[in-house]
Amino acid sequence: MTQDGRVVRGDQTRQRILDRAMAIASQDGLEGLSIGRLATDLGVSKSGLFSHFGSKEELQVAVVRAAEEVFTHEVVKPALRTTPGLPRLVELCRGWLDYSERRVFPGGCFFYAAGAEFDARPGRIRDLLARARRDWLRLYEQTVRDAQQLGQLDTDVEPAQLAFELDALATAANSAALLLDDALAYQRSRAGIRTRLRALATRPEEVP
Amino acid sequence: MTQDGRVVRGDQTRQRILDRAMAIASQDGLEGLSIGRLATDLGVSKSGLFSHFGSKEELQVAVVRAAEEVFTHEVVKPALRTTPGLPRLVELCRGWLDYSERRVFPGGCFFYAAGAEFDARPGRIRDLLARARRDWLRLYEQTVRDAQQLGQLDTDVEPAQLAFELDALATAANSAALLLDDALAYQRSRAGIRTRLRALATRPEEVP
DNA sequence: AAACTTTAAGCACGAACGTTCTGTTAAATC
DNA sequence: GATTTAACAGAACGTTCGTGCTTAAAGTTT
Repeated sequence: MTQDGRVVRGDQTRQRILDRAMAIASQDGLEGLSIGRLATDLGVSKSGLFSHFGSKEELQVAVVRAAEEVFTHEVVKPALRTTPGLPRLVELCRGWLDYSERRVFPGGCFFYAAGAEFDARPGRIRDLLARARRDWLRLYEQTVRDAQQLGQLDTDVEPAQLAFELDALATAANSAALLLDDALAYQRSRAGIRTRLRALATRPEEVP
Repeated sequence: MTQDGRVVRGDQTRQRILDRAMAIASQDGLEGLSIGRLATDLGVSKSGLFSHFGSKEELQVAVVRAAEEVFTHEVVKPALRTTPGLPRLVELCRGWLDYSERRVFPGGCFFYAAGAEFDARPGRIRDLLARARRDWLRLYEQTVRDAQQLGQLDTDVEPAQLAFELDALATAANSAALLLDDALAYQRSRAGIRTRLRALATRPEEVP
């Protein structure tokens, strides 16, 4: 869009580029994403595509931002529409696993792939991905805190600790499903999460 | 080594190449590992280096195999020297976290990085990495089974399920430490593992 | 010391990379 | 309807990629 909010032709092309770029990057990485290959895939010229972003790094930044929007739309927003506290915590886990299993991105969770790729490469991309992950963990954390204040969860456990554990179990499913073709991975993850939450819930029978 | 077991000059060069290649690959990925860059780093010619492996994929295969040897030496063997059952299970977790935290590879766990890179790219490398991960999970699994047969762990939990959970908690520490510079990540992981094992141990006070 | 094998360098290749510059076409504005 | 502007295409740049082919040096064996 332009500054005054108009939608122009270039925006559609740009979104088409980013959609394809996210798919490629989730499979082959943000570095493996090459401008020439992307242009060929979309049937446009390399220079025309390039001029939308100005540099490869700007393209990568745009792809990460676009992936954040997808993730927010697919996981965060649905969870925020549910009841705060324990139900929302359950929905965060469920929604994330579902997002990974449904292959919203063909290479599994975009941020798992990109995070592992850039976790040892200082720069803008790493900073962006780190911020995104921190935001996600903070959302877990705040939801745990809410559940504790509502008397639904044991207050002995640190919110950040439980956030870490839930994210760990979910992420591992993504990894095992992709690398090992392990069909049971998501079930294992759900089982692990259920066990942990029931151990901490004041009314365990209400954890689905 | 040659077929008859002699150690020749080329082997030292080859090992020097692989050592540097593992370090690079753990940070920049097996694809980001380029022959030209590797040769420049080591002060040798590109063609000389290349002739040791014959192709890039063969180099990548050799790097993965070399990393397996390092991992076996650093984590698996020490654990196999401890008492079978629960003590060994604890040592597998401790040893892995220590291996990640000590930065045996500068980019953290080699197999975490490479696994995430190739989990959506069919081919030899993916197959190799998948086999390595399966072996690792099976070692966890067998150790859990031993502990159960020795009456140290609750027999209600499936060995593969617990293996999945322990690996998940450990891997998440590697990820958080690298991407988020989270100094607490390893402690969180250890705490999570301890909690889970104590919940399943017949004598919880013996879980360190 | 000579013959032979192993090891590595030198050089060049075609392809793909990110990037820049110059046109051309289509839309928006006047 | 003329003019300006945004959206692309085409061709080429220099660089780096993986990969061969040829040749020199080093080590081993006779």
